[in-house]
Amino acid sequence: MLADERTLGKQESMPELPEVETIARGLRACLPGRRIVRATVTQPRVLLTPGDELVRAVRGATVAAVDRHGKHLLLRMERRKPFWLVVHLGMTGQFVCEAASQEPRPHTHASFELDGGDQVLRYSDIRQFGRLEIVPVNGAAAPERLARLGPDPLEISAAAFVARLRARSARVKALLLDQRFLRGLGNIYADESLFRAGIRPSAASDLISRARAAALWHAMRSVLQEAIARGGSSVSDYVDAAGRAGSFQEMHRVYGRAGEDCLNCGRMLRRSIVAGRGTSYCGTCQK
DNA sequence: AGTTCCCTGAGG
DNA sequence: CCTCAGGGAACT
Repeated sequence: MLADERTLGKQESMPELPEVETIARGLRACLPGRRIVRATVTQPRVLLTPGDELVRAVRGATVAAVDRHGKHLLLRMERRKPFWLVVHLGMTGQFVCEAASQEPRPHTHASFELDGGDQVLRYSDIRQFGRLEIVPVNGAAAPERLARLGPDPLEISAAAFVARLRARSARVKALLLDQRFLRGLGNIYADESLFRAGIRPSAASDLISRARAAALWHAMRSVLQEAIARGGSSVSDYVDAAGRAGSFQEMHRVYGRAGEDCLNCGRMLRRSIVAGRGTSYCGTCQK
């Protein structure tokens, strides 16, 4: 082991777009049409809605649909007055649909018992950075609070992405992490996209050529699509709605690999801090 | 645009 | 024992 390696520090990840998309797909297999017969909250810290209000709202409601908005899960609930159960998984949040007989995992903060009595939806979160919230449906496609978020990275056109990127002067990674710029990217997929595009995380976004910005758009899409196909990245705590780990961490080329050799050129990958977040990149392959 | 804080487990 | 990581909100 190199002397440097010990001081490089560890990196931990949160559920980003591919992980939340995988969870949403899993929940679609078990939730729509099911009614919640009882809800329990044991850690109010993870709630943006008062606990008694949330418990009262979901009791008797039926899950009509499961959507993803950036890193948020939206459970559209049907009742006299329809509402969304909005979930952000923070760093270590897990939203798992499992047999009621299954022992709840440690740090389970909320449980939603489904009709039939055999299945339960459980929210667990070691670090308690995640949040659950009840929002009335108002006719819009998503809750108002989420309307300030930027476009979805898989929906924005190349031309719009290039224009948006070059209109700003921040370091490009800071922009990719800014949920008002794009919704859904986090540390893993920002670093992986920049490596694939050959762009340094600290590059000034307005100085990136149109061609290289378009390459970043392509890289970002392919990384996200491949990650979804592999069920997301399980670096520390992430599991899908059925409790299964993803496998895209095996395909990471820079994230969590600072101090190791670049898979492209063989030089040692560097670590820096951008936008307050640990950043891994290749000083040779990324300019 | 950078800093601080929330929280826990891992590692020194 | 102490320090640190991280997303996002709140602050400067």
